Amino acid sequence: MAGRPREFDRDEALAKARDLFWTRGYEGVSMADLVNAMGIASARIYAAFESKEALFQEAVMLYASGEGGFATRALAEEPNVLDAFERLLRDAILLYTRPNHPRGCMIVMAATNYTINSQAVRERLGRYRRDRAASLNERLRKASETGELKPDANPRALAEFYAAFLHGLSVQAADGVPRDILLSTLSPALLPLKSAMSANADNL
Amino acid sequence: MAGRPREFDRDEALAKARDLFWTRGYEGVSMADLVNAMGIASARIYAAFESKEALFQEAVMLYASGEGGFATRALAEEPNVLDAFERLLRDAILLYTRPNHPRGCMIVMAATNYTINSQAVRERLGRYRRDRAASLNERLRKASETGELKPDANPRALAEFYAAFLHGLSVQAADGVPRDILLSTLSPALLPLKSAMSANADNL
DNA sequence: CACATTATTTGTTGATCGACAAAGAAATGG
DNA sequence: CCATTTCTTTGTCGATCAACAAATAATGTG
Repeated sequence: MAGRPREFDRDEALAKARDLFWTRGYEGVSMADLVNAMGIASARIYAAFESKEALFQEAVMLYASGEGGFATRALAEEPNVLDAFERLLRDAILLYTRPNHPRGCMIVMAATNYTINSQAVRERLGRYRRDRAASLNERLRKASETGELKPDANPRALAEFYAAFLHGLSVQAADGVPRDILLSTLSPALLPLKSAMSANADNL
Repeated sequence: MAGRPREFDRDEALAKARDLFWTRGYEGVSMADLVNAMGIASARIYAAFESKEALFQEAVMLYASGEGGFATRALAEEPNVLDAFERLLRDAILLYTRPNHPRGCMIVMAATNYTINSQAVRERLGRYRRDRAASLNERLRKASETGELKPDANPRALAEFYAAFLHGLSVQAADGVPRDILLSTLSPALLPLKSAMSANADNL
């Protein structure tokens, strides 16, 4: 084992690659992008990481064992279930919205591949999703005004909660979760709204 | 206004394109793929739809005004908030898991772009997400066994509910929803678990 | 019929994709 | 010092990308 030592920091380069994949996904990142971000020629990348796919795989593992491991940690370290889930969700939100970092979960986001030249498409889709969330919000706001909801209910939080759940359903479905399983989530999912509603006659 | 009449059915071709975009996203579908699926040469596609991006845009609109409009319809047609949201979520699940159709929401999925040659990457990411859902499931199952949860609680449904919500948080964050808004969803989100827990001493 | 108009077919464009081969440069061990 | 080893640079490979130009074919209208 002799030979010339490597001139660049492998871990540092890997972290750069991870952030790039995090924001633009696997296919959304080209070798040229990696060369730019990592600051080393493509042949060096191949020498150090074997292939683009292996590099991606390693970047995912870096994420999963680092910031992405919040779920594992919360579930393992909190003895109380409720504490565990509260911490898990809170940590998720804090990670997904960390300033000056890629937003969202890398494992979920790495499936959303966007090159720079399709940014317009990406943004339009985001607007669509935001519009849908807004319509949920509008309906709940109205329900709050008309007294369908309790006075202390938080319609905006409810709306954002249901928007998130709705979008998550899509991810779950795409991952192959069967219909009846997803249907069984309806009952817990509707609880927050139910408990925010006034105890008027129109409840079953 | 004379000229040779078009030989293919524009609406039919558009629907084919929609399904393709639905499953593989914008960049995940190449012009060659479109040529294959729509059965017409690329120059004809450009003549009829102007560009790939315009075609995609039209396909999204077709989706949004058709099956994708379930949310708008539920919110508009159901006078009771709870009925509206129950129908909305149920319709979403039914659509996202329709047999012999692309799974998931087109607007969410169209952001997940995958060419055929990166299928391995896509599947591995899906496995990661499924693993995370499984760990939630495991924790709740254990909580059910140890009596942390009520005997009639449905741990599996709860787990899938939280997995969906967690993944949805990522989509919301990526779409730019601010941190404090997402944090405000924690309180409604934890309600289903809270109400599934036994009224033992270890609660707050 | 002729002519204008539109559709279709065929072929190509320049750019970019991931992936590497070959050769030179630099550091180590003997 | 020399030989070996590893890294690094440069250039290029065939494939594929989105997009269109040019030519041909088929329809309508006057």
